[in-house]
Amino acid sequence: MNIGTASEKSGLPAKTIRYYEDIGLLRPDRAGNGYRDYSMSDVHRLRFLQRSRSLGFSVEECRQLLSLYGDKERESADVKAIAEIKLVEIDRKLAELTELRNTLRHLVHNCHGDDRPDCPIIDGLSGRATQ
Amino acid sequence: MNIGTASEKSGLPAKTIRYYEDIGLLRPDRAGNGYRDYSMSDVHRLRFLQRSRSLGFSVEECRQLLSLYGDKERESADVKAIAEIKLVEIDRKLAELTELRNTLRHLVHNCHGDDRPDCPIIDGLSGRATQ
DNA sequence: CTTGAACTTCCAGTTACTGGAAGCCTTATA
DNA sequence: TATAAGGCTTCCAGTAACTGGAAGTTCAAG
Repeated sequence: MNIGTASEKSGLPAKTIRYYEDIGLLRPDRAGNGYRDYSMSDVHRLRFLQRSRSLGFSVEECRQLLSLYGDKERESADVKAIAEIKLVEIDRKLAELTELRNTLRHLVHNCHGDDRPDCPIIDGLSGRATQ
Repeated sequence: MNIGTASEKSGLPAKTIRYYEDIGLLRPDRAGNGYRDYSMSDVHRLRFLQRSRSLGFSVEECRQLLSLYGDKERESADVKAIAEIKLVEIDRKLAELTELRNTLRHLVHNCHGDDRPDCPIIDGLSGRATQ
């Protein structure tokens, strides 16, 4: 499929898809006319990139995560080690997101919407400070 | 407190803290010697910035979120509207993170660590493709 | 009183895109 | 079949959000 279709299916702009190719995150085929030709597997990689980038992982982290299933040379022990490190990070992100959501929920539900609310939400928004 | 302490407490590099000041995300006092002087409230803002940036929100989104409790002029109805939009986004991020975690968990627990695993995890890593 | 760490500003470099120009390819309509 | 619109190509420049380093000031310890 052409880059436009891959863009739709992955949720990434065509520009970004070309950029990801430049930096070696995928290598789509080329059709006879010089157009890039994306497989469903390429689209899977792109969707994965879209998600993990939007969740705050760097491109290099995404490259590592992609290698978890893409790199046939890599030992499974390595895969496991990388995955475990990322799991800790993901759990932290999950906790933080959950807290942020609770704070905003509080703001939306408890503060009436007709006047300036006066809730002690700063702690929630900023996380309990270490001191 | 000095920028070094604020950096420790917020988890942000001093460089980044100065940058956030440059773009108007906070305005710490200045001590007599010209050093920046951060209050606990500044640290709260910084911690909040650290978290929300690491969760994939842009600086401009962070600015909006900060305005939820920082801008006394803003109508509460506005606050509520912004918070509700962000809530939807946060819920989506939560779902995606949870899926990513499950996939990695599967990888870690089911794929023994001594040989190349052969699990059909591509769907999980990339999210069920729309087609 | 000096030495080193932490602070200041300023400017340049990096990462991860993003926009725009110039031109080729494809498809729909006259 | 012509032609116009739209999608594709490469390339180069610009932006967002930092990040590193130089050059100088201030502070705290010895």
